[in-house]
Amino acid sequence: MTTHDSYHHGDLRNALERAALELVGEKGADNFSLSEAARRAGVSPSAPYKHFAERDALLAVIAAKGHRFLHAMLRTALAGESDPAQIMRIANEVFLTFAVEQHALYEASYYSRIDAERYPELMIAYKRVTDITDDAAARLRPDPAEAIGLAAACGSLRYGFAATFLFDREKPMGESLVTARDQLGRATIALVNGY
Amino acid sequence: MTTHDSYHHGDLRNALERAALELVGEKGADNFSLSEAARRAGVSPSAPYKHFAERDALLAVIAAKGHRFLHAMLRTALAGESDPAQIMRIANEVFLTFAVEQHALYEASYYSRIDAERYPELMIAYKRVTDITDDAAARLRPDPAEAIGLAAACGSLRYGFAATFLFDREKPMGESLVTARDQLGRATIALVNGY
DNA sequence: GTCTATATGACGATAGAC
DNA sequence: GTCTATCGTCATATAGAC
Repeated sequence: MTTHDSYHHGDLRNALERAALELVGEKGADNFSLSEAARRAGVSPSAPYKHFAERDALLAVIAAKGHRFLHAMLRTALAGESDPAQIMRIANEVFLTFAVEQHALYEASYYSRIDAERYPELMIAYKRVTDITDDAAARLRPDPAEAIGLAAACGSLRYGFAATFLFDREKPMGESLVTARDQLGRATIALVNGY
Repeated sequence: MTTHDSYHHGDLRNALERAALELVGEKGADNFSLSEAARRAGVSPSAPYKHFAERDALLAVIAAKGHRFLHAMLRTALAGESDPAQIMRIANEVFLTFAVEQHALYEASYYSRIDAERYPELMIAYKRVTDITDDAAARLRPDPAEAIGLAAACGSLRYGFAATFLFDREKPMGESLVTARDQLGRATIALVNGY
């Protein structure tokens, strides 16, 4: 309400999350530090400890947010689609889009080496994402062992694609997200059909 | 020759490389520190600077070693094979085997975020590896654009498989390297055939 | 809810003695 | 070729004042 510094009256938690997200996007989840997040939020290094028990707790919040964001993207993109092969293709394409367009969230969700067991909300959010592709795989392959294998293969493919598109200096799939997306979709269909 | 401490007479370079490799295997390439490598080699934190200009220089040496090791594995496994689809399948399987059996080297080669441009030997060693699968893709797809796309897809698949097998706590492909290897081989063939 | 102050401990890198 | 000593920087986390 008043015009004095905003962060000092209940908004710090959000300010820290924003700063942390920015940081993770710039330097990677591994090189994220709570101190620098505090610095960017304009508070002292000890202030965050009123809101987060430890460094990893803040990271876990961001990571869970990422999984929920991806899940929402998936729900939207898959609305009305019932063919499991198409679901798998679209899900993989959405994954790549998420990785590129929400790069900071993606870093937090897929590259922070934190002990997920300690943060149940993180595991739950993650599971809601994987359930979608696991279900599609189960419908494509009645045999449970085969379903798991196919789901793992599709998961590996999208994960590898995202890593290659984002981090490979050779840029083997070019600079265009649209092109890379098509390539991933094509590869996913090839994998599902030939498996 | 004499029985006094060994490292102090020309062996430090090797001792540091061994210690660094061990460290990278335990804590990941990102959390590697030159100081701790020195500690493990039994010397002071400043001693390494006589052999390596900076932290990343040691890391680059290990990473290049990893690429050369993988290249040697590929040469052996591919000896006498001429069918490009089989070359791609075998190369992917060998990549996974390398990632698991030489985990420390793999970490250094594929997870150290160093500026590769600054270490030419690293780029050369890496290129010798990718040439093998790039050539196979070129023989599978005469059209250059398609060859690049297929090579990128196969590269993504093997990279994602290795990451999933090594780091995914869900262990979707089980604990057995042999099983995972077969799954990757199968997926690679499916990808090549259906592309 | 945020502050200052502090304990504790890394790290990268350099200078100069031996 | 390795040492000691040191600088500067950064981090996580706690205690207690305001």
